[in-house]
Amino acid sequence: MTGLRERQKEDRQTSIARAAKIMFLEHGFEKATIEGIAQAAGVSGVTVHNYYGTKSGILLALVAENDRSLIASLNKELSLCPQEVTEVTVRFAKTILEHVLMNLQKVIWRQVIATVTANADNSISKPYFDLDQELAQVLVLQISRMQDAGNLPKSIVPENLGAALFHLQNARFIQFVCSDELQIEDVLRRIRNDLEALFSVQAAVSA
Amino acid sequence: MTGLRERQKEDRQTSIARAAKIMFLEHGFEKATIEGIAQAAGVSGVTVHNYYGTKSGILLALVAENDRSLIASLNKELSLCPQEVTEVTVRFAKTILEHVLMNLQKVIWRQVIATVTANADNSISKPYFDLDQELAQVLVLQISRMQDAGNLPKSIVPENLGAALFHLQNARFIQFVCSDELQIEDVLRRIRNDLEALFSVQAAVSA
DNA sequence: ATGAAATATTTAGTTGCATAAAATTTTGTA
DNA sequence: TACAAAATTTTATGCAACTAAATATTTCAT
Repeated sequence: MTGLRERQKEDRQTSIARAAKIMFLEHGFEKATIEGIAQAAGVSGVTVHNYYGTKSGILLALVAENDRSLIASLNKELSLCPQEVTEVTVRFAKTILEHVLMNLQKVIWRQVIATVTANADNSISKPYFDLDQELAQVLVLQISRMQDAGNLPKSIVPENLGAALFHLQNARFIQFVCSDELQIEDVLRRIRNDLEALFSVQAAVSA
Repeated sequence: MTGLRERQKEDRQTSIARAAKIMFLEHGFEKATIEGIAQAAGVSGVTVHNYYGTKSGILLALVAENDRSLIASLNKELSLCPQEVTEVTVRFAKTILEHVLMNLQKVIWRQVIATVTANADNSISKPYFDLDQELAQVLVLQISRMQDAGNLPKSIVPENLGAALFHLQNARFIQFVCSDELQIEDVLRRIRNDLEALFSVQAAVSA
């Protein structure tokens, strides 16, 4: 049953996605039209709707494709990472930020976040939230590793610290894509500052 | 020059805003139409456009109104707060979450965040980002106070810790409005967990 | 090759945001 | 009261997302 038809279906799907990406990058999400994408992909506008449902659907499909490679990059990058929380987190953030900019512009990512937020209760957003879960899990594993290596107290619940670090990173990520000026290094510096400040609070008890 | 006309202008403005709020709450942002809002407010659709520019513009105006009272609530709530970082942060988050739900539903807040994010480079979003700045500043002041009271090490830069705590809170806030199930208490518990985990990292160095 | 099933396109239409320009009403003043 | 200025409504229009139904095409199995 894996005949010619399915292959053509895939072909059409990818050519629509490719056309959409070009249109989004060239004209921005708002100004890009489904009809234009359809024309560039050599199909009709209705066909685009049949495949992706809505304009936002096309965008999220692009992101989903992008995501598959991210987890791999992350694990590779972190496998030979210094056993220190701040460095792990910064490396984690750096990988995500670079990966993100490699595929789409900030202004497009703003649309992604907007779409996912506005449709948080819709199944269209589920893959995005699932990815967040996976990303947090990457940090959790790193934390466990550091605990095993004796670089972090065993009293810490890895899930909790992983979630906290991920959310902090995510907040800085959103801030990054929302500002045209902010550079990756700026964000990393801020994350360092965040962590340094947070990790110093402990001393309060003994002061 | 503060004549009848200006008063009527204000009247119209508020009646549009009031009608919009009702429509948004009743039918949701997407399904509410400008024409419907206009009718409920007793003006024409074009007049609504004249006053607020876009549909999103109406929404953000509602939020801006809401914001004015938030800072006041916060300072009041925190003025007699225990001098402990976690409690201050939790109280901070609690005040914001309650204030937010008092005015609009989660599903509407999702639209707010989506609009602000999608239009981050547009001046329409500026008031929202300005508010974030102000909110972070509230935390910064609290931190300074705790430092002065000897409950936090002087080595901490208040701006850094304030920003970190605010971003963490903000990430949890977004998670809150994005999930219909999450309750305020759930969020506060998570924030506590976040902070407990983060504040325990310090011990790593001495381990 | 032919017919049945799946798929895509055409055609046509609805909706709603947004804008522009002309006509009308309202307001404040002389 | 009448006039001039300001604001609103009317009227008209464009645009693009989205949907529905009929038509045409492609594919696969017989």
